[in-house]
Amino acid sequence: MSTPHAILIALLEKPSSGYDLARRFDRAIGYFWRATHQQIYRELGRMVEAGWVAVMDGDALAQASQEALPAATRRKVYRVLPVGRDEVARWVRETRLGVDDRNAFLLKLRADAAIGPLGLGDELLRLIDEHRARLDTYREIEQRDFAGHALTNAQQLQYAILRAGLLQQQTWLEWADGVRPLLGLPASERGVAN
Amino acid sequence: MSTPHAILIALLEKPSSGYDLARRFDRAIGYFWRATHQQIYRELGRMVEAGWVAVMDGDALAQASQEALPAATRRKVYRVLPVGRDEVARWVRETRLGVDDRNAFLLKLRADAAIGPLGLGDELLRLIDEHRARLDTYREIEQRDFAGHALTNAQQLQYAILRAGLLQQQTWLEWADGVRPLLGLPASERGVAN
DNA sequence: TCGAGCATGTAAGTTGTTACATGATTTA
DNA sequence: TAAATCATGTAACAACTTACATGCTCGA
Repeated sequence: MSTPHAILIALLEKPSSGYDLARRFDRAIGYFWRATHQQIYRELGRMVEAGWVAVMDGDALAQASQEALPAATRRKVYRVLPVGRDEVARWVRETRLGVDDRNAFLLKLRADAAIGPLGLGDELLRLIDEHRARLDTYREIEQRDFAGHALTNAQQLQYAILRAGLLQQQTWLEWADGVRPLLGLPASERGVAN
Repeated sequence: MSTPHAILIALLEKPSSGYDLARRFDRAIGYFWRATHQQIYRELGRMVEAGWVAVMDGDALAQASQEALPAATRRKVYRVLPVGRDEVARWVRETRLGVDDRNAFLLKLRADAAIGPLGLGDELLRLIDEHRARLDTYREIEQRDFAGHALTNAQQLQYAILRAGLLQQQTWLEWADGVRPLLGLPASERGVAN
């Protein structure tokens, strides 16, 4: 639905190649919006046609930067044109978001309630590990980027985005702790505090 | 991805017509899994072909129940066959879930940080209302279905599903409260406690 | 020189969305 | 009898997923 806009926003923050974008969507951006390289290349193609972004290939890049680059490669760097920037502003203004939260694990719990027990304990433990790992990552980013100095307005917004992730993981882990006994697992050592 | 299984689970809980399912997905089930009537009818058709569910039309229903029904209508009631039940169990066992959380509002915040301000205050207020309304709904369900009496194992699982929703809404509202000043909104009266 | 990672794409199939379409039943 | 709601579908398109496919570059 909003994948092209997710890509535009990523490019506004920093012009990138399709490959770079794919990696960025595997990291920071991917924490709240996922996109595969196939989606990315397809959308980049469409957005070039639509005139939202422009592409600079290896030769153009070599010309643009004074220094001679290490031979023109196939690498294409995309940047957002004014029309694309306007499109982002339009999308932000005009799209009415709803409360949207698909959760397949809750679906599984519901199946367990209906025809269980189905042995969901292992998966709960695996998900706890994953959420804990992500929480740790968020905390590292917090320390690295937002600790101990004054923040600009844009940085405060970025911090708010990170806090959304932090809170979400913490809340999920607390909740999961209460689910453990319902799936036949022992209670965790000293609460979730970790 | 898991829409057919969401439908199977709903049918396991209670055999229903396509229309009934659509309404159930607009209410309780829809709080963590959405499906439109078009998806539902398509999947029901596929699952009948696959032998996962069976359909009883008006005539068959009239025969099955002793009492004479108010004339055979077009209404078709679907129920899960043993094969479908096995398929649910298989899906629960074999599907490895990940941490999945697309959040278009965070995307918008990121756009605001990059090229803002884009006037996101109104949308934040609207979302706060929506989340608050949903929180109220959850609390009503909690009082109605889970208050003041012992719960069976299945009920405890259903309560855990509800608690996931409750916590999610509360956490989101707390977070949103901290975002208000960043979007030029006044702080809320006495915190989020409501 | 070989393997890992860089870099860009196509193809096919499944899901999800939006719009269109029809007719029956119930209630005011 | 008209409107609202019940009830079931089709069609077209857009988005997403999975698998396939190719070739370059850089460091060990």
